[in-house]
Amino acid sequence: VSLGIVSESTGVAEFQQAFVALVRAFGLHQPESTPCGQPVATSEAHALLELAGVALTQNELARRLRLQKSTVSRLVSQLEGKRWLERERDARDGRARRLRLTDAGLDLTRAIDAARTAKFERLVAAIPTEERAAVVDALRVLAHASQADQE
Amino acid sequence: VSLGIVSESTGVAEFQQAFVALVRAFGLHQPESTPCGQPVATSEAHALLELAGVALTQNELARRLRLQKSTVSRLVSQLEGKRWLERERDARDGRARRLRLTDAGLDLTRAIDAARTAKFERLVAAIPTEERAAVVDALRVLAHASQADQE
DNA sequence: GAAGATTGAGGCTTCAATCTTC
DNA sequence: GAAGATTGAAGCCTCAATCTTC
Repeated sequence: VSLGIVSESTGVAEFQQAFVALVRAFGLHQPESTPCGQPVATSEAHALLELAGVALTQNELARRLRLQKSTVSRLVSQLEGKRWLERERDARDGRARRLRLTDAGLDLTRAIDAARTAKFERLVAAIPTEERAAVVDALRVLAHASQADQE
Repeated sequence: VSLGIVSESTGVAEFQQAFVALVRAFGLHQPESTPCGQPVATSEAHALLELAGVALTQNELARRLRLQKSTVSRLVSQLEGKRWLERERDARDGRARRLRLTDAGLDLTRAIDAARTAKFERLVAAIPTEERAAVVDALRVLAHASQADQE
């Protein structure tokens, strides 16, 4: 699908194609699809997973999820409405709200985690054994490179 | 960030972490951000790039972009409104609309392509030389595996 | 009836402005 | 004033229903 415009010097074109294909193959434009057959939106699932161990503040959650404060605010309101977490005022800093999963929330999180793991297991199974380590390494390298480019 | 819930048998956990980190690092939740400093939304850019060589139908464009027909319909309306493409009735099949870039659309597409290439060049530059081939391979393997899993 | 395309309703996210608390 | 959080406006996407053309 080359335009004949790109300078093909460094193999960048191949990289682009591979990356775009990946994004589309994973359907990374459709954030609403439930990630693994569970009754939650993708961002809800990520939030729950992130809150499983620790009672983060909204700000901290936003940073980890790389979402806007406003998005997280609404997201958390939903989760609270479903009784999956509780919002507590931080004792030391009245501005912050600390997020703590309820028992129901933790149960759901475990189910999501299991489903996600199952999905990734299928995915891993579809990758030739000898290439798996290389793929994981590549993902890490890429994530790091992207991070570096944004600063 | 392990929950202590996951069975760590096959290295799936590492894979999950690496993948999630990648998605977040690239900000793949925010489809509206202009991809490379150009005045177009991400999906608009992808559509233009896809239409650079061929006059696809909307259905075919939707398939390539892995978007819904309805999304593409609205997307194309916008691009038409900006005079970047024209919608023509297909001569052989009156149901289909064939999409053809205007001169302005092609100019813009070239600019987007250049900007995107520049961005990927920076990204590639941030990857150690000896790992680049492995990374591209890994992306391809992953995309293929994801594709296979959805069927 | 089948297939291409369009329209209406609803969800998720961003940006900007605002409120609260330090 | 700075930082955590919230609210309002707008954009992109999906799903479902509908219109048009084969």
